[in-house]
Parts: sequence; C-alpha cells; structure tokens
Amino acid sequence: MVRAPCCEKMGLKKGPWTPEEDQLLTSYIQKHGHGNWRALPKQAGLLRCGKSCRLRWINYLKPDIKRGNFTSQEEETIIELHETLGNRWSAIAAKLPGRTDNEIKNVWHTNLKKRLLKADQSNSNSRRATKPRIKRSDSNSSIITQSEPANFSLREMDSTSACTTSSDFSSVTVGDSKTIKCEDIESLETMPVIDESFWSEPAIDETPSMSSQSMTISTEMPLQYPFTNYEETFQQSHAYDSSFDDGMDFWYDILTRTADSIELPEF
DNA sequence: AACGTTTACAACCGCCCGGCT
DNA sequence: TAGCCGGGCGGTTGTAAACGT
Repeated sequence: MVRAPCCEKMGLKKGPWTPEEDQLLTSYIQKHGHGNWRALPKQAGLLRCGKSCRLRWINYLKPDIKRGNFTSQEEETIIELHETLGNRWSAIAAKLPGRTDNEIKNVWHTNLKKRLLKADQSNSNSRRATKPRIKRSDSNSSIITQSEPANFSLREMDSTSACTTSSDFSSVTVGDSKTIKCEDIESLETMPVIDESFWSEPAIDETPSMSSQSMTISTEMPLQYPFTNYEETFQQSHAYDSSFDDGMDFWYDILTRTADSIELPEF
C-alpha cells in the first residue's frame, strides 16, 4: 500500500512561517482547538498542510512553550535521560516541561553530543597514555584477555550493522542477521586502542541500546541474512603490545579478512 | 571588508502505529 | 481482515546568524 502524501503539494506553502500565518493559526486554535489537523489549515485560511500546522503549533506557537537557552540543569537532565531512553526525544521532552522534542533534539545534536564527545575523547586520551596489553593465551582458544580494560569503543557503524565493545571487550554486533566466519582470526594479533577520532564520521551517537549490545566473536557461526547480531569468539595465544599505529589498520584488517568468508544468499 | 566555515534551529520528510470502517 | 487516515516520532535538511581567516 502506498500512502498518499500528507498534503497536496500543489498550492501549499512551505518554508518559514510568517507572523501573519502564526497569527491565523494561533487565533484559530485558541477559538476552535485542533480537532483535525488535516482540515484545520483550510478552516483557518492557511495555505499549509495540516502536518506543517501541527508542527508549527507544537514546536513554536503553543503558549506553554518555554523559549530561550537551556539551563545547565536541563542539559544534565537531557544527558541523563538520553542515557536511559536513547533518541526517544518525545519521551525526554515529556520530562522537561515547556520543552519540545524538536528543541531537545536540536540541542542534543548541536551542543550536548559534542560536549560528551569531547569529554569522552579526553578520557580516551588519558587512558591511551597507559597502553593496554593484550595477551593471547592459546592459539586455539577463545578469549581475549587484557592486562587492563581496553578503551576502544566500537560503536554504530551504520543503520544495520554495529560493532560495540565495552570496557571489558565482550561483544561485536554486525547488523541483524549475518554471520561471519573468521577462520583466519587467529592471526589477529592485537586489539589496538581506538579513540573517538576513528569514528569521527559520521558523528558518534551512542545509544544505550547500542552500548548494551554484546559483541563476541566466535570461530564458527551460522550464516544468516539479512544482518543479525553475530557472535564470534576468537582467541589470542601470545602476549602482544599493540602493533598498529591506530585502530583503523586493525579493523581494516579484520574486515578485509572476514569479508572473504562472508556468504551471502542469492536473491 | 569579503569570503568561507561552523553553528543553531526551524521546518520538512518518511515511516510507523493505532483507530476506524 | 484489509485498507485508509490522522497523529506522532525521529532523522534530515535548509538557511540565517555567528564566527574565523
């Protein structure tokens, strides 16, 4: 089923609202309320689609909207809520009276995310000064051990695939339903420190759901498609210091090797 | 002063969901 | 039960203002 567009494009205005339009919308809603957004613009004498009217009202014209800069307390609240709720802006907005989801989303993307990223980077750098040692205990067996927690942090890679590691380096997730054989994985020598710059583009957006996903790498895994979480456990048998200058080489190596063993179904 | 870049934010778009018929 | 519709949501874009060179 193809959905009809929310409004007829012909003859309807787009772009910034004029004070006159604001006035029309405000006075109409104050008089009649907004029973039906689709019908509203016609009744109010606006050349806008209902969706546009709704957005304008909710995000800008509603009388109880608190305008102006966010207080530091509000910002802290957003950060805390974002940790637990992720990008559920409307849910976050519900906890901040007078603030709209759009406003919160904007302040997050333009301000708070960068601030957290900077803080994260400075933490990474300080940790990087003490390089983690990664040991391989056994060539055939399974678990990476480190003398101290690795600080690299694989995060969202794209909408369908993600790699995540936590401080104890436990897990990797790639998409929804693809498994990857990494038979050559024993040649992987070390897990270098990856700082935030590795993921500099696009901007890192760590959500709780992502950060909570587990990543393990196992040597045998069923191949499935479309993408799914895959788990792969691999092992290291000798102790190494990081031999790559940065994480890019390391992960490029992993990806090029694992790509050879990815089996995709025919469509 | 002119120009390029970055930032902030309003607005749009497409998708999803629930209610109704 | 399928299709339609309205409302809501999150992601993305457009653009003016601010800032840097």
